[in-house]
Amino acid sequence: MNERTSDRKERPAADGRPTLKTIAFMTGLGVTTVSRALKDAPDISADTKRRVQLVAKQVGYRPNRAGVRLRTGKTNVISLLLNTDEQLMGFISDIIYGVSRALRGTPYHIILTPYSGRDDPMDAVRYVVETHSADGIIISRTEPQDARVQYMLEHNFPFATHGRTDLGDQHPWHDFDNEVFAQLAVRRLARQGRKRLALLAPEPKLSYYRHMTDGFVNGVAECGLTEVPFHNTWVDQPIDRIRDAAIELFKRPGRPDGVVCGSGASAMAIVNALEICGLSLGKEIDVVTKQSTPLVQMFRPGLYVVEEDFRLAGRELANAVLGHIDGRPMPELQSLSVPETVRDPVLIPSTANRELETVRR
Amino acid sequence: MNERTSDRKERPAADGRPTLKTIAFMTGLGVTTVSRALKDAPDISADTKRRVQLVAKQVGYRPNRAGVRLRTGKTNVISLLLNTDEQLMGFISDIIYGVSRALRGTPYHIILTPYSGRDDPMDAVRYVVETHSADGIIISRTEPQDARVQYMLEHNFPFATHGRTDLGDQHPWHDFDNEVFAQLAVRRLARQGRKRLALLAPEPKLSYYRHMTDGFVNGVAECGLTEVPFHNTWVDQPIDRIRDAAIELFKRPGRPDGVVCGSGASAMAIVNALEICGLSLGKEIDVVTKQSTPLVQMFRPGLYVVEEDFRLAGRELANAVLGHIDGRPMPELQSLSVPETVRDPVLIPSTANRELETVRR
DNA sequence: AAGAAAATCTGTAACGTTACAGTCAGGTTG
DNA sequence: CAACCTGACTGTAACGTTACAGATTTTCTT
Repeated sequence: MNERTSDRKERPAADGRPTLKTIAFMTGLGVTTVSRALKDAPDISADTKRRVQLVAKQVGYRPNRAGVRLRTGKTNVISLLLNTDEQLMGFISDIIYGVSRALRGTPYHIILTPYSGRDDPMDAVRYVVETHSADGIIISRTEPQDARVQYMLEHNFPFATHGRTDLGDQHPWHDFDNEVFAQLAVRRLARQGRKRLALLAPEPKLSYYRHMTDGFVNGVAECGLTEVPFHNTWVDQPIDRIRDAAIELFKRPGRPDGVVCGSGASAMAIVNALEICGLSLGKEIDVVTKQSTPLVQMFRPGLYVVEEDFRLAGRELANAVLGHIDGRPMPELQSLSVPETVRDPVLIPSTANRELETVRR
Repeated sequence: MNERTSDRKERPAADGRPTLKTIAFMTGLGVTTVSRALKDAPDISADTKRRVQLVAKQVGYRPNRAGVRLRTGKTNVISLLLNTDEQLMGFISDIIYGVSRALRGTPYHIILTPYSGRDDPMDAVRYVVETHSADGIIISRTEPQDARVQYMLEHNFPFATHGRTDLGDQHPWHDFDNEVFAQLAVRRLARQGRKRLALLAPEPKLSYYRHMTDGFVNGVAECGLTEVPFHNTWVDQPIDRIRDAAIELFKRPGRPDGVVCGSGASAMAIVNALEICGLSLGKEIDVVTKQSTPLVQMFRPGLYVVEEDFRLAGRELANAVLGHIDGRPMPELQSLSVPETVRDPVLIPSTANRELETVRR
C-alpha cells in the first residue's frame, strides 16, 4: 500500500521561511528530488519539475545561502576591495553602480572589503582568499608587479583588476586607455599653441602611471613640445597638497602653459592654484583633464575634458570576474576603454553622452 | 586504559582551512569543548581555554561563517542600502568609509544592497529581511512616514536611518541638523545685506526637506527677508537640470540675491547658472552651501560653506545598528550633528578641520 | 518471457557550528 | 556510607543544502 503521505516527516519549524523540506512536504516528494527539480536536473520528470517549481514560486522559496555555502563552498559573493582614502569624487559610487548593475539578476551579492592606505592591501586579499569569503575579487590601483595579482594567480582565485599588470594576458582586467588619453590631451594643447606642458600623473607605482606618461612623452615628442617636470605630485594626493605644489610650479620661472591632469578632482586643484597665481584658464594656460561627471566641466567652462566612464568600468569588471569564475577564456575577459576625443570648452556643459569605444581583445 | 588518542576521528579533509575538528584533534579534546573554550564559556577550565586558544591562534583558526550562520542564524553582516543614482559627490564613499571604520575589528562584513531610483526601495528592504541576509540595515533618504522603517519595526529587524522620521524615538538614527544649517545660512546672507533668498531644497518627500525649509523659513522671517520660491527643483536632480532651472530663475524678474543650497554638487550647478546669466558671485548674489569635501570651496573662492561630515555619519550609523542589534537603549543610538558656523569665503581653501558638534540625545 | 536498460525518485551523509542533555570523577554533606 | 553536588568535559542532533549511491518502476531488447 501507499503510506507515503502518512509517514512523511512533519512540517518544518514555522520560523517563516520555506525550505526544501517545506516544498518536499507540500509536494509529497523527497527533499533531494525537490532540490534537483529546482536545478532542472535531467533525472527528474518534466511534470515533477513544473510542479515543484510552481510550488516553490508560490511559497516564495529562496535557497538558504548559508546552507548552499556550507555544502558547496560557493558563497555567491563578489568582494570589492577598495581604498577608502580615494580622493576621486564620485569614482567609487560609479564603480559600485556599474558592478551592481552587472550583478543584478545573478545570485551574487557585493561585499565591500575596504582598506585604508596605511594598511597593507595584501591583508585584505589574503583575508578573502583564506577565509573564502567570496567567489571572486575586484581590485583597483593595480601595479605592474602587483603582489595581490600574483597571490591570487598562485591560489587560483578568480578576480579582475581595474588596470593592467605585467602579467597582462593571464588575468581578467578592464582599463581605460590612459596612453591615448594623454596623447589626445597633448595634441589638443599643441593645437592651442601651447609649448611647455606639465603632467599631473598618478602615483608612479601604479600601472597606469606608465601608460599616462608614455602617452604624454610620445605626444610631446611628436608635437615638438617641451615637458615641464612636475615632481612629487600625484593625482591621488589630497587636493590641497596638489594645489600647493601647483602654486609652487606656477611661481617658478619657466612655468608650463599647458597641463594634463589625470583626474577631475586634481584638475580642480590645479585650476584653483593657477587662479591664485593670477593666471587665467584659456589665456596664459590651458588644462586638459579626465572627467567622470559633468561637474568637472562645470567647474570652469574653460576646461578641456575627456570622458572616463566608471560605471562602464564597474560593469566590465563584474562581468570579467563572473567570466573568470565560470572559466571562460581569457581574451573575453579583458577590455580596454579607448577615449576618442577631447571635448572642447563650453559655456553650458551638458550631461555627457559618453564617447568611449570599448575594445575587447 | 586510555584509548583516546587512538580511536579519535581521523584528521579532517586537507582542504587547508582548520576547523574546530582540526583543533579538537590537535588538542585531544572534543569539538564541543573546543567551541566552548574559544568563546570563553564558564564550564571550561582556565587551563584548557588557554591551551585551545593558543592552538587556535597558531593554526590561524577562523570560524566558518557559513557554519555559524546556518546554526545560529547570525550573519555577521550589515547591509548598506544605497540609491545608486545619488548625485552627491564623494558622499557614498565617505559614508562607506565611516561605516567600515566603525566595523573594523568586529566580525561584521559590509554588504551593499543597491537599488536605483526606478525600483521600489521597499523591495531591497524586504529582500534583506525575508532572506535574513544581514543582521542589520542602514538606510538613507529617509521619509517622515517611511514605509521601510515601519516594515522593519514591525518585523523587529535592527536598523539605523540616515535622517529622522516621524517615529523618531522608536529607532536608531543619525542626522545632520539641516534646520540649523539653513538658519545659519540665511543669517549669514542677511549679514551680507541680501534681501531676497531662494532655497534649493531636497526632494519634498524626504524628511530633511522639512527641516531645511523650516530653518530657512524661520531664518527669513527672523531677519525680515523675502523668500523667492524655487519650484520643482531639488538637490538630488541631475545637475544640468538644476543648472537649467536656475538659469530660468535668474532670468525671471525679481531674481534672488542670495541662494541656500542643500548640497555641494547642486551649489556648483547654481554657480554655473549664475555665471551663464552674467551674474557674479559675491557681487550681485551670494551662495551658501554644504560641503563635504574642500572641492566645493575650491569651486569658487566666493562660496560660503558649512561643513557636513559624512564619514562621521557613517561611523554613527554603524554604531547605531550594532547597538540596536545588541539591544542597547534607544537614546544612545540616536545622534544629531549640529553645524556651528558658516565658513567665510577664502582665496586659498584648506582641508577642513570639521566644526561639528554631535549631540547624543 | 527473461533480462537489460532507462526513467524517476529517495535516503544517507556531510559541510562547520552550537544548544542541549548528558557523563564521569571527585568532593562534600548529613 | 549513601546521597548529593560540582567541575570539566563530551556526544548527539540540528540548521539547509547537495553529492552519491541506491531503489523502484516502467520500457525496451532479444
